[in-house]
Amino acid sequence: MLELAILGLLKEQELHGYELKKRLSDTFGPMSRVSFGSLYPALRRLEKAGAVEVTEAGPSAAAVSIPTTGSLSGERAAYRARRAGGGHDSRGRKVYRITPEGQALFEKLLAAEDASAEDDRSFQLRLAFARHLAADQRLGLLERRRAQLIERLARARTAVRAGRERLDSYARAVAEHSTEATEHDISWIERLIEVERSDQLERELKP
Amino acid sequence: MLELAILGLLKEQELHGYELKKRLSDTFGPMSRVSFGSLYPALRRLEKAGAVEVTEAGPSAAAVSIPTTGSLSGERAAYRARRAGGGHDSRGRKVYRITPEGQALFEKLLAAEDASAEDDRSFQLRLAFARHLAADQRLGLLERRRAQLIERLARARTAVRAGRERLDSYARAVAEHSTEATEHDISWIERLIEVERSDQLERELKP
DNA sequence: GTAGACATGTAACCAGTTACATGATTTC
DNA sequence: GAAATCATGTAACTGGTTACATGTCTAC
Repeated sequence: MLELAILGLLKEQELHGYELKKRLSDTFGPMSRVSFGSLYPALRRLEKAGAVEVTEAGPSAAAVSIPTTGSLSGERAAYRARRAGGGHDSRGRKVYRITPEGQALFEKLLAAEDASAEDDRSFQLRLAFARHLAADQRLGLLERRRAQLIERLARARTAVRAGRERLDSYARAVAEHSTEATEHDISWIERLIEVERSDQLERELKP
Repeated sequence: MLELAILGLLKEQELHGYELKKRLSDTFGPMSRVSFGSLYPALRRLEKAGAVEVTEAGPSAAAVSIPTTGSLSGERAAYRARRAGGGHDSRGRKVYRITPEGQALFEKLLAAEDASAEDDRSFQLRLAFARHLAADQRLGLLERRRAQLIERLARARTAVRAGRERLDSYARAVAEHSTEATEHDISWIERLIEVERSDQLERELKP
């Protein structure tokens, strides 16, 4: 999960760990509170696996565009970085870049139809990266999600019905609210499916 | 979390592990997919800690009320169970009962104001057990939750605004949907707070 | 007598967490 | 030169998971 998020961000831009965490925190709901304690080990794992690499050859265009402050001294840091040897720039930063193997891994993680693994968080993350999927994979993702939510709804409704007498008002309120939330989610997914289908139709009509 | 759920259920009724899991699965959304692999070790931990105990002395009224099938042979099983020595009845079931220490632990876990630990799941679970809290603790729980959601909403909105250009339509859809879901949650919480306050007022007026 | 549900348990693993340690850079 | 922030990393732990092993009871 975390690795998918990392690869997805690095796909767009080279980044160092600290910055990566910031993006994760304030862009991705589901990943919004990853800690450094999981981020850095994840980066090492990915590096070991050959999915990402540290940009050695000094600052590329992308790397330069990350100066922490907008200050002029960013220039100086960039010069120093050019000299730096083993993966750390003068500030101790390690800027990561995705490799072709990483691209492949990203696609594999994103497409994995491991329905069991599809908890709420991982679904959100995958959908956020859905533009990297083929149209039919995207539809598949949405439809599997819909099926899952519909099943959840059915079970939740059974529970609400069964618990109408047995549960006190608090437990009932929780059960009812989560039923509603699921219904809401389903209708959202269905809107998205509609959009996908009409996009697909459009593509078919004017090739 | 799991232990809180277990204690909460045992508070109402003696149960054996398998049955406990069924209740968990179809009553509690957040705990709906705990596995036996976590349930049984949790029961052992609780037993070791003295929070629960196996009902040794043969079937009490509560234990008898759990026959798996409604069949008449439940009677026979009950007799056999009376003879069973070390905590297992003839079917191999171990029926657990909460102890006074367990009651205390339950209250501690339920009241824990460890705001950091208050992820969505644990909030739902605590609210479901809220009737075991004092009125002011209940209000505290709800208000902390509200504050948390409001903060989340603020960050989500910032993200949506910041990402309006940067994010593609899928990522944007995810961000917008989760913003909406958070708003929905907040208004739900606020209704619950309203109810709490008016209940409190009522209690003050006619003592 | 066998299929299927009931029932408990263990071992290996997983994806994260917290707390800690270290040090560079910037800003005042 | 002190404080704040940036930046990386490790160790111990947590709260679960899956897969496996084992056995009982019921219904047909």
